[in-house]
Amino acid sequence: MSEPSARRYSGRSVEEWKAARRERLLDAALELFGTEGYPATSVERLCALAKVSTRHFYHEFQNKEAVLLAVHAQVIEVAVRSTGEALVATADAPVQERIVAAVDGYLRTVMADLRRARISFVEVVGASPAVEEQRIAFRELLISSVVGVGEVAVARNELTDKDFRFLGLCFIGAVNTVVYDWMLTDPRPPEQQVQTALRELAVSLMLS
Amino acid sequence: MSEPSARRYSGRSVEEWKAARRERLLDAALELFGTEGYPATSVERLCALAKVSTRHFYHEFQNKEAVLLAVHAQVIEVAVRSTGEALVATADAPVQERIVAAVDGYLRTVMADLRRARISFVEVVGASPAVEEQRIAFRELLISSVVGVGEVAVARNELTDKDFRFLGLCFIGAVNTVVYDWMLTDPRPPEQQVQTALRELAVSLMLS
DNA sequence: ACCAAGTGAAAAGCGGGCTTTTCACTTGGA
DNA sequence: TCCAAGTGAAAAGCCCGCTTTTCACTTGGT
Repeated sequence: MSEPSARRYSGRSVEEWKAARRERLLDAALELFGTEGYPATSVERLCALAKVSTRHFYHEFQNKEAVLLAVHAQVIEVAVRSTGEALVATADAPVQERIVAAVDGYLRTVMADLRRARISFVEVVGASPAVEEQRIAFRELLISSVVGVGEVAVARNELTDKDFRFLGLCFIGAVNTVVYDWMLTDPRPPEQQVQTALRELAVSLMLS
Repeated sequence: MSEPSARRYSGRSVEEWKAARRERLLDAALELFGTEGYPATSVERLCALAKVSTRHFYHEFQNKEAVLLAVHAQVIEVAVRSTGEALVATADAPVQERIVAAVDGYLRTVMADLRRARISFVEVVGASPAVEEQRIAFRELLISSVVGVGEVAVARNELTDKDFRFLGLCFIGAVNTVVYDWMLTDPRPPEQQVQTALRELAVSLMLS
């Protein structure tokens, strides 16, 4: 059995070098995919911005698509966490309050960084089967949250039963379109305005 | 001044040959862009399916992007016509009836051919600046219809004033997402079900 | 001092798609 | 009959991006 080499290069272990390169690549990908777009970004530019050689790039990722998947996964992760926390924190609150908390949590993370929004709403759409799969899976996760909130509220007699999956789908579509439209508007209105409008939309959809 | 040559080849004039090639190319583009996707379709395959030589392809279109723009314009045209007609036909009817007519008109055209739906909702998203511009312009046209219907109804005291532009944006986003989701569902539910649900959504959004 | 492992930079291979050009053939007016 | 214009098929040029490999250098354990 060979010991893991404890050798260090310029003070960092091999694993630390690897991790640092990976992080720089993900940062660069967020920047380039999020501003110029996935197809418009070449591996070469990605590596140049990340200060990583193409050799190391292919040690770290199987190909360019894998980077998009990884960046998208990062974006998703933040969103899932913030909405999940909002729902847990309001588990015993009235529906309306839970909806507002969840929508606010989601919108804050996605609107805080326009690059994330662009990746979520534009770049991953139809990019490739694998990316599409991840995008749909994430959407389904969000929808299941909506359904969950709805069913709990129905059980509590807070609202009548409906097709919550459909409503979730509609709301997600509305969010995508509205937020992307907001991004492109010049001058960009205050984000709070968009958040308020979408919050009210969510409430009125659920209470219909 | 030179006369336009009246020469005919195999019974067709030069212009007829040109027009026929163009139409075959647009048909092939609808098929390939609508099933395999725009990036996945090469000019070569396009020409092969259309039975047009690449030489003639570049006589007819400046490049591949121009074909996407043209196909998208065709798709748009049908949608604009059917919704416009629905609104004109119901100009004096109560709002709710106008909304239902417009939504039905739009959905029928877009859901009748899955290839059109895919091009409208997936392929043109972020494809290129020119395509994006055309897509946004069309969306703005639809939104102005929504705003128009809303303002007329307000003037008639049928409903209270609201941010109809925002509601239109939300509804379009919902339609995109719901219809694309319906497309991917297997087995695909009856389209009437989707149409009914979206119709009711439109009404409840406008009347809120 | 040695050298295995690691490093960044650069170059070369490779394929594929877009676009232009060439080719041989057909058409039908002059 | 001649030939300008048009036709489809094929090929070649071209570029660019993805991916792999080579290169010379550095690091630090032995």
